[in-house]
Amino acid sequence: MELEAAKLKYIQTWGSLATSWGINKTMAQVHALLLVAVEPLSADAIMETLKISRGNVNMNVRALIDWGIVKKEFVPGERKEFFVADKDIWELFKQVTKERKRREIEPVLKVLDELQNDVTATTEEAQQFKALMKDLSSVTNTVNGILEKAIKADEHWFLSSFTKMIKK
Amino acid sequence: MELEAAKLKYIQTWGSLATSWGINKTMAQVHALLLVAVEPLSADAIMETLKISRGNVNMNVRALIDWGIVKKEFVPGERKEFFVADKDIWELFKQVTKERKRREIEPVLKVLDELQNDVTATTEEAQQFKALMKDLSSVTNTVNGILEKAIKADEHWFLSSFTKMIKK
DNA sequence: CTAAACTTTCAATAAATTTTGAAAGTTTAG
DNA sequence: CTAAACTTTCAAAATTTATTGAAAGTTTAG
Repeated sequence: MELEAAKLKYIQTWGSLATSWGINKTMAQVHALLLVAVEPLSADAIMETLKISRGNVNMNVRALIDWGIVKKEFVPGERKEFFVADKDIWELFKQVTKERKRREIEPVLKVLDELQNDVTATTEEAQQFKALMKDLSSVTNTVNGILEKAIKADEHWFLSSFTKMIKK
Repeated sequence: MELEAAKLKYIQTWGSLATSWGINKTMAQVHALLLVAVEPLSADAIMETLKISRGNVNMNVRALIDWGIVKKEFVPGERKEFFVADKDIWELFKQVTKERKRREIEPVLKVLDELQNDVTATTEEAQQFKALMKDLSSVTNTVNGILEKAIKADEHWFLSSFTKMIKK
């Protein structure tokens, strides 16, 4: 398979995976494109490759920057802005986990705890409900904890073959 | 807070969390409703509580059954079908993880491996691309493995306060 | 300062997804 | 068998989400 075809296929695949995880398809594609790019890309390059509008590029690139997984890069002699994605995939995973946790998990834990505390009734049914909220909260915390431990341990030395290679 | 109000708030919260994880809001709400219900619910009961159409109930209930997290239950003397959600939250998490893995992660791993193998060029750029695919594959596998281990270990005895309570 | 180069915004539009509801299908009681 | 009770299907409608593109905003070179 041609390298360029492979890159395109990767961009496509990543885009469709994204939608089933609640991430905008274009956002995932822009990220994938920056990931496989060997050099920083301008908004124009992204527009052209993905056949999307300037506004769309702008919005999705900012979202990626906001997620902490894409950076602006200054290219000497150019006025335009260029963008790069961090090539360290473990770092990417860590960042995405961290952000999703902050944006999506924590607010839910807060509600679950509130529900547990704010129900004052002591009927059997109320007890059951509170126990259920507690269980949901526990599982969420447990999973959270597992991922956190995985991230903090950071014993992923076996990884980053790509990073290692280009850092040589 | 009233128990009924708390239940409703939980159903709402779960519904909105779901959308940010790529799950249909109504599907999450139906599940949440079945989870907080003390007895099996009929399609009519779900329609009425969530103010949704019969067709919608039918579709979402089947989807939940398909995910393995809701079951049909036969109620003696009734012709209608009734539905229940398993109250064991750890079981729920396991089932959802298993299904998402099967439906979403595995197909992607397959593509990543194909891309690694099908690119025949040996230029520096091709090598980098293949290394990147390998890294993506590794991280995905690592995370997969972490969750799998967590699931299999099943040392979550500290959990299931609710399950324990109702099984007493 | 000012005009060109570039970025951002956002109302309008398009696309994707979800929901409805009525008709068709199925099952069961009698 | 047949009619009532119930479930399923799916095209059309509604809703939600994403995209466009042109106008407004900003920055910089000269």
